[in-house]
Amino acid sequence: MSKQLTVLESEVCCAPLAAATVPAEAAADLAAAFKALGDPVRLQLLSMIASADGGEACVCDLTPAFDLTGPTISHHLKVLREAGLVESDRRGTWVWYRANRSRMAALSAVLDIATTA
Amino acid sequence: MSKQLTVLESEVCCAPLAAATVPAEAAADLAAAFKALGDPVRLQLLSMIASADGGEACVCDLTPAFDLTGPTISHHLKVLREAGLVESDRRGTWVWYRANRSRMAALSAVLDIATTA
DNA sequence: CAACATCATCGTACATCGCCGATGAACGAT
DNA sequence: ATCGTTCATCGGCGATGTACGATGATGTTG
Repeated sequence: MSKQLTVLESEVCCAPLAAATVPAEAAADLAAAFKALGDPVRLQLLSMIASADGGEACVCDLTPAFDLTGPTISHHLKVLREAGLVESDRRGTWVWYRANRSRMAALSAVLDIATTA
Repeated sequence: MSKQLTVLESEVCCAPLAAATVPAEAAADLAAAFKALGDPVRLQLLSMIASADGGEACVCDLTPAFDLTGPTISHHLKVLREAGLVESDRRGTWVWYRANRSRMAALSAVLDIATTA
């Protein structure tokens, strides 16, 4: 059932269109990163980390900036870490976070490509 | 209960840090857009739309590119529309979609700023 | 006008996400 | 060596998101 059209297959309404500008595999990876950015808290966290002095920020500075508990901030940082957007680095008592610039640039490039094309 | 610290408030571990690189209001708006991109299907949809000939694509080309039903594709397009990433335009029988370049550029800029800073 | 096609919306299961409290591991200080 | 602090992980509940089928609004065609 639901047989294919026999005729009127060509020029139904428009051009065929490549249908694979961004491959499915790449899309899954990129979407995971964008999804991590799809939360105001995480966006601000990444912004604070990336713009911090030396490109590093410790959790003791990040946590009090929000009305959220420690575990929740830790959870958001974990999401950013698993998305490859930040990297953790334990240095003594505190844990320091730094942004993954190349990954952020890759995401930016995706939007630029679509914009330019 | 849970009283504030009296001393050891200054220079606990590091610099104060601006804490407001991206304002909360702007973060909410941007996060909504990034959230819309946080799905492989939507990412490919936007990519197909933005790279289509003339910057426009009709649903009749978008739907068959996925193993999803029509209503589901329509739902994803609605998410992209509400995020301000695309605009719909009914032209006769078919509905055409085109990408919102300025909005995409704005998102790209956010990642660039964080990268440059 | 009537029949058809296209696309969006509505209502509904299933999965995932966001948040917290409690617990556990790592480290410095006494 | 023991204690206090810092931060991550675990377990749970409520809210949100994804997917489908069915239905409705809009526009074309016989």
